Amino acid sequence: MWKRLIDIQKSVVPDILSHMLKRLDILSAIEEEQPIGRRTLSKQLGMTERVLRREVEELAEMNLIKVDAKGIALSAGGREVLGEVQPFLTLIESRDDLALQLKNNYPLKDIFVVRGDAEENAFVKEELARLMAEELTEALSPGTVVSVAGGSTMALVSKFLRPKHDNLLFVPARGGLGEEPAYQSNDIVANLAEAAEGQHRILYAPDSISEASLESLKAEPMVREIIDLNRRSAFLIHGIGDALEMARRRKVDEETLRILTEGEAVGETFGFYFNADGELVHKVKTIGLQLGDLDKKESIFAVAGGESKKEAVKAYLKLAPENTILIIDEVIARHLLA
Amino acid sequence: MWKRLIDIQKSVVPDILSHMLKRLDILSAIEEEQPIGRRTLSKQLGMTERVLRREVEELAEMNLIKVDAKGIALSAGGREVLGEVQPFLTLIESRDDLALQLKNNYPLKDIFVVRGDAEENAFVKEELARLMAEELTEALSPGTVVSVAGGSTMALVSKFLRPKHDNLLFVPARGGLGEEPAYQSNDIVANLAEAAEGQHRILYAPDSISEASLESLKAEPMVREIIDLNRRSAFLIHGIGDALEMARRRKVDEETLRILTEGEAVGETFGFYFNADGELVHKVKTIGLQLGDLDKKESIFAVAGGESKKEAVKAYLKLAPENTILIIDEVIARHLLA
DNA sequence: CCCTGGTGGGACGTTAAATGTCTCACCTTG
DNA sequence: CAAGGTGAGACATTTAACGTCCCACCAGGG
Repeated sequence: MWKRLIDIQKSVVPDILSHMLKRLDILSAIEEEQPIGRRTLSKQLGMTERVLRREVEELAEMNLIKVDAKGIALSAGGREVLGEVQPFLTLIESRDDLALQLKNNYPLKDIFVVRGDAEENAFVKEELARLMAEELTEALSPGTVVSVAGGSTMALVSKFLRPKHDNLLFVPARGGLGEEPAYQSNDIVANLAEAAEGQHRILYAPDSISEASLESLKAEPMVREIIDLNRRSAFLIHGIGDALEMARRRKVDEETLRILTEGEAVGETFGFYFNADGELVHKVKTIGLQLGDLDKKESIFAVAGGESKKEAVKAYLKLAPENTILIIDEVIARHLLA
Repeated sequence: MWKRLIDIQKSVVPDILSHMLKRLDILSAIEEEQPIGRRTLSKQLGMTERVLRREVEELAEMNLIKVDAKGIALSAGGREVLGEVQPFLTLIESRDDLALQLKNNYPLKDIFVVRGDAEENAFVKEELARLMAEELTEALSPGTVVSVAGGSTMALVSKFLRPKHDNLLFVPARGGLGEEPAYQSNDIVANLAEAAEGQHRILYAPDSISEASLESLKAEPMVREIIDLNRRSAFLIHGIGDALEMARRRKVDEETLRILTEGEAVGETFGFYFNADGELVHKVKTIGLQLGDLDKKESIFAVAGGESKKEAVKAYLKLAPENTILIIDEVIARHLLA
């Protein structure tokens, strides 16, 4: 809903939003080294003195800055605005420039970069989920099967999904991974299906079972169906997590933890742990989608945001197939470009 | 929260809103009699042809309108924008012009007019509640006692109230009026107190009891306290309702209904039913604030919105004391000026 | 104590944009 | 087919924006 107002403004008065961003840039430049002079500031921002001067005059008139012999400084109002506007910036402007740079370095199907830090600002995380919902809807057609992995960001996607196609089917990509219920793919597919007015399947597979009973489970018709659906599905949507963080959340046993540590695992996605070179370090013993199935998908939507996941995403890109559509926040994008 | 983005925009790029509203005006003018020519339209909107022409050219460039030999017409995108923007208009622009006109006709302390129709658009009702919360906060000081009446709009006020003063005390203006629980003042004072991090009192008085037990109830210390508090309180906040609608919601008995109908009651506020001349037709037998106490208050915040309440508000203004602060929507404002 | 490098504000000619006004060819509708 | 309304073009004029100076001022350091 928030996004809607901004979209309307974008379509009715597009230039003014950019004007707003320009002024906010000026304000934050002032904030950094106040008091600062007009000329020094203009050079720093790459605009001519006269043009900046006009902006400064107007900003002063609205009491966002105060300008005296010492130079230009933020007023109380200016500080307040600058502090409060941050969450909204995410919604107003995505970092398409960063996305473009990334596309030159990584041969992926598409890349989206959301402004901000998903761990600092809840809006950013929601925007990541919103974008995934939007792009997924774009790609879907009636009757499509979508494999769905778990995770905290994935759990938000259903909030932004709308029914636009008939007979969609959401299936959990893999069995239980020890995650807490709300972030389990079983829960998430149910919510997605409700939001999209589609169908879903549940995969009843306990967290950790013996090799033997795993095999017998695979023979069950209901389980078979899900394995088949995952093999056939046109899309996969999933998040990317930090390896040790995920291991902690899933309360893995000592032995596994040792494997992860010794294997220098940095990232995890739907049960697969990998190191900085994108090599598999460990996989959770459960049923469902395998890494080898990824190439056959039409698109794979991968989402991640926040400082703590930057190494994970960098490593993930070493194993990501070319049909991947990557949705990340600014923090991660910068790290990938560094 | 919605309001916050708009407030920021107002302070950073004040023109954005006026320009946006101007273009929306143009769009809705087009919608009314499309296809329409530039010159005809310019006369209708009171702007010169050239100025309108510029706007039209830009609107066409963004595909909000399509312009051909037949004239100017809305495009699909234009219709969509116009349909979706309506809820936001309420937040962007209050009808201060109408408020000003009203102030000339009614000798009240202050009047606020929110754009739109509270019965058509939920945002309008929320904005009414938000305004009341804002204006009340403005007026409060530490330790203030506030009398609170019930109602559906009043129930929303707590959503927008923030703790800004210490030791506030919210008391129910009158006893139970037969309203459903969520709209009872007992419930509302509790929510308000929680939102403002203040105290509240509950008034345990059954809906309809005999005259005798009412008298004995008044002697109870806890009840006494509330009667005293209501007499002493600096502020009263309440809604205004349509008489028969309120009677229906409260499931009053046949006898009362007869009194209301024969007395031609049109409005109701905290248990008092009045006719079009502002004369008392009936009052609910319960404990608490009396009409005579109103003059002593510092301010009385009265809120109402929606077509069905317009007669009630008009009548209410005949009995409203001069320390009333009226918060209404556009529909009611227009009716008061008609 | 004065000099230097920064500050804001004033000024002004130049350039670009916005505006008011009129004309023309065209289409539609009665 | 004629009349009235349509968009588009044109152009002189006004208005705003701009680039580029200069000036008085002030603070800090030699």
